[in-house]
Amino acid sequence: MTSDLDLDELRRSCGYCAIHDFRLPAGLSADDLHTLNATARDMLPLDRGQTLFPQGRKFGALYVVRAGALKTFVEGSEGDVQILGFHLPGDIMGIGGLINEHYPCTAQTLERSSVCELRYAQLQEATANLPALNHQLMRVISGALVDEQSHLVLMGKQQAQRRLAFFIRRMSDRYARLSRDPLALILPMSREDIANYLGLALETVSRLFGRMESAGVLSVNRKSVRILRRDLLDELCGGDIDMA
Amino acid sequence: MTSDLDLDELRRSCGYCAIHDFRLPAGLSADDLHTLNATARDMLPLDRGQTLFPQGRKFGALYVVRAGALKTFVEGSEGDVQILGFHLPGDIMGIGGLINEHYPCTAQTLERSSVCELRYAQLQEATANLPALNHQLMRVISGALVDEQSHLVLMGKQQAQRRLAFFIRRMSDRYARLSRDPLALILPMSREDIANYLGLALETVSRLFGRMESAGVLSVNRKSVRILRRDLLDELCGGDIDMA
DNA sequence: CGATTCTTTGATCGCTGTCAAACTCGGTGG
DNA sequence: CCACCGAGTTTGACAGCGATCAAAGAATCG
Repeated sequence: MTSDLDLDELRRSCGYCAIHDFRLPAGLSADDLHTLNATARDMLPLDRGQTLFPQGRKFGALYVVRAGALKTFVEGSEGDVQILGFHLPGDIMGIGGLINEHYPCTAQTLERSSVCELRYAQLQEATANLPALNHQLMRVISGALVDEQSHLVLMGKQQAQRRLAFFIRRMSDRYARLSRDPLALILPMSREDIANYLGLALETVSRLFGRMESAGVLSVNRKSVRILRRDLLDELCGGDIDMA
Repeated sequence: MTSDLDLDELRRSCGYCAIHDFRLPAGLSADDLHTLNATARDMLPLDRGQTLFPQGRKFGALYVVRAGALKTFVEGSEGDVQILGFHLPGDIMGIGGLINEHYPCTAQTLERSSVCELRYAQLQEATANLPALNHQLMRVISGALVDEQSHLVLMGKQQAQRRLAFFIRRMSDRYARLSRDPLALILPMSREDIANYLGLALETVSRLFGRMESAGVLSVNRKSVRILRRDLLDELCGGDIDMA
């Protein structure tokens, strides 16, 4: 990445980056963006199934998804896996590594993806001089925490259908923020991944997709999911815990 | 709290505070602690069942448990509840409020408790001058994130017994860090709270306690849980995802 | 001591996990 | 171009775990 990128280009390419966080009025100044940009480093695109960082590796950087999609998961000693999250463009990964110097989870691509690397040493240096950036970073981390809580709410619902409905709605909302069509989802993850994420069996997920299609809520074809009746979807979510 | 508290007293009373985080070599200097102390404000003890801050209230401060125990939970429009965490002395609460200016969850005491209030405005001021404190705060937040992930791993386990076993072991570990007896737990939360936290029915939790007692793993009497066979408990946890 | 809350225990049923097999799609090579 | 293959997905059958309903027992508090 050339260091003298003009600001408009920077805004475009990083428009919905978690750090920039365009949703908020308390954004960063032009100078701030330049400084931040200097710490960021683009990485070569990763093919599907490649590992960005493995659980246990020494912590060194945060990563922001630029394009594509990744999943993060923890792996137990007996090959037991729990998916923690799916990460779309603008999402930040690796925050858990701050606490104990090692990444507590693995990050792996679900499709060909490119990410932006924020070396922590440089980031720390930058934040020391930029209170606004520091505050922003804090908020981004807080946002990651709230996302996790939203995941917990999903898992807490005892009916499988509610979990899946809730999941789809959340994906729809995330798509909307990315200026994608919130009613025509292309899910980058497999049924098995969805099932694991929701704490269900993959057959159950497949069946539920079928059931929701029969009910006229969705139109499902492999990875393509079209929301036909948003109102019915909301209904399936039931007692709605409205997270941020 | 007098502002010229001597340092030893401060260390003692805040010995296992999340901010101080004595576990780490990269601690704060004496001056740093004094500055931090100036931002902290003790609050009157709260009785059992009282709300420290409700979901939706404007964000203003972080809170650290000094004594007692609290739970945090989100509440849906239909009274649907999901408990996010149980907070013991040294734990920090309210971080989720950073992202959107409002607390995303309610914090309520499980027993008579006292907390320490860290006004965010003052904290921000303090961090601007203290890079070490800033780093420390970042790590604390990261730690909260990892804790949430650990909760997710719990909920992902499909067998109820594993969830409860895992929960008990985690409580035991937390007790150990607080220099309490890790084999003689006094659980401050109700069966219903435990069940909700684990995504189970309260009757199931009660039955599982009974089953684990019959198996000779535990000795259970209401809120008092004694771990008789830690090895068997570990066995019940099964495919172990060892989080930090 | 009565009232309330929390916990335990029992009985039943349905959801969902598990095992199993068929099917679709994409890719590879003959 | 087609046959083959493997991964991923769908669908079916079945049983078991755990949710739900119900009621009794234990602890706390006024």
